[in-house]
Amino acid sequence: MASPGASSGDGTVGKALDVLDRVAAFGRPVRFSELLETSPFPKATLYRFVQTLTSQRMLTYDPDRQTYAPGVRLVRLAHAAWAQSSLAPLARPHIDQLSAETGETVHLAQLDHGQVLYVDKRNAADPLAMFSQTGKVGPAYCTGVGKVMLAFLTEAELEPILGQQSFHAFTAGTLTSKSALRAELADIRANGYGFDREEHEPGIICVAMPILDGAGRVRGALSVTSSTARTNLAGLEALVPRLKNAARAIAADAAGWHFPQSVPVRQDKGA
Amino acid sequence: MASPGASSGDGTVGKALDVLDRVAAFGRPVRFSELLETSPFPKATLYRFVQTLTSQRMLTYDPDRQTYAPGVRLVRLAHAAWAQSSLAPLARPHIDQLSAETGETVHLAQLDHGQVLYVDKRNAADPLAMFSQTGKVGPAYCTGVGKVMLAFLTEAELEPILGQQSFHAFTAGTLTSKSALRAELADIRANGYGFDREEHEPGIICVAMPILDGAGRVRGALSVTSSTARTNLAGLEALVPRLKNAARAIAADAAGWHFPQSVPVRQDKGA
DNA sequence: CATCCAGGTTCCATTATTTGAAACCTTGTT
DNA sequence: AACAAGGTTTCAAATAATGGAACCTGGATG
Repeated sequence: MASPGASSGDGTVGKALDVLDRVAAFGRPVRFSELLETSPFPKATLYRFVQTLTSQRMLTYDPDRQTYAPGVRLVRLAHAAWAQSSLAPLARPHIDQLSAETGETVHLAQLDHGQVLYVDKRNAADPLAMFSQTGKVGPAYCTGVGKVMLAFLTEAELEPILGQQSFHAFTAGTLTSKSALRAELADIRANGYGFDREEHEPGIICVAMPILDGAGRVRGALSVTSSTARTNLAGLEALVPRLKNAARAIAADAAGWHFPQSVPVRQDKGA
Repeated sequence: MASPGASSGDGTVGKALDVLDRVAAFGRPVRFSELLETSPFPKATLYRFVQTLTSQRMLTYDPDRQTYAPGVRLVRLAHAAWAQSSLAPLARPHIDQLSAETGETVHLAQLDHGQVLYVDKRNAADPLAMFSQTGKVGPAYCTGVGKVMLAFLTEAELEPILGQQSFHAFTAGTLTSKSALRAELADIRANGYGFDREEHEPGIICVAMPILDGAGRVRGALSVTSSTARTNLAGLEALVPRLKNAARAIAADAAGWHFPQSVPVRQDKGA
């Protein structure tokens, strides 16, 4: 149930960003009235937020249809976020290699707000498709990357996140309770890696490996995805050594390269 | 001179977003004190903004280095923005085709805050490379896509944007004054398309075509980029018919497809 | 070892902004 | 012509933002 009302918090800014999230969650341009129905804010208040966000280009307004949608300013900011605080730029060569070696789809994910956020993807077959995937979110409790990241959190980090999971049964194999998930997480912790056994989508399986920093903290996760038509869990398990290498290499790169000095922010390559 | 101090405006939310922009503009993790130096806000105020933004995951804080960077929540929001309010998803097939036909790099750009924002890119040679490019911004006055978009703005829209241009001379060919640019824009308006004659980078040339909606309003621009080593302006001009077709097709698709009804926002494909 | 210092964090009375119920437009409908 | 629905504006009360100054804290300095 794509949780609509969630947190707010931090004063005016928090509320405004909450509105932004709500608009984004619609997945399509929204009318003011639709937003009003699903928001906890009174008409006038919501109206002002939407005005402010639009004037800030965080939302765009289509005067014809009278609808709001997330604005392109976000794309610009996201580029900076992706380049600076995601593992994607650093991980890129390793992911390329992994994808080439395995001939399968490789995902790089991070945890955001208790959900899986895909920050990069390499598809051996169809090398295009990108932003279209990057930025997507998915459930943590029933994906390979999600589970391995949860498995290596501290109890203090884990508990609130478990509370947020919907435990919707996407397939027959989906783990649908906190306790079942906890047991699975213990297994993963013991092995060092985990699987998705058609828990999110029938026929889709994967092996996933956490990316841990020197202190053992979760930075992200890597997975190789395939289908039951092409292979099985044992086949995927054979890829574990390669995955482990890649994860370690990414972690090492991330630890070492703590940004050079101040590169003068020059825009490049025009057209 | 990557203009640091720009607009603010709209109350608290505007100021907070201004801070966000400043962090993003650094292009690397920033210390609080660095931010303080370049911000118009007093210490305590800036401090609270940064706290709020961090708690909202619009910024991430690295406790080791004591630095802030744009947060991954932006990546998530940007996905929605890109999918909904950019031309990219619709334009994708046309861009693919154009790239395949010409064997050259194709850019899709939109205007954001007086700058060129690249929302998609197709590189015939190196089919990867994506988010790494998508979201990048560039100057409007010395790029093909920038100039064709400016050319079809109304005077009321154009004037303030011209005021924002830095007119930095990237190359010998760069137009470095408002009047020179205005003359060029008139030419472009007359032809219906424009060139980048090594104005931004030596050896790099392109043809660009605006994407105009039914009312003649600028929605974005398309360009085919090459190098003087491979071709010349005449060679690029030969591609104009194809470009025009693509631009028209994109505009038509954009006009027609005004989003279906409410698609239930289900997350997909796990891993 | 005491001192200083820069960078970071917290306080709190003052001030400005946000709030939201209600009134009011405006456009399309019966 | 009267009515509605959706959108916009008003304004006094309530709330949150402001920022100068005091205060930590860990690392350099004499």
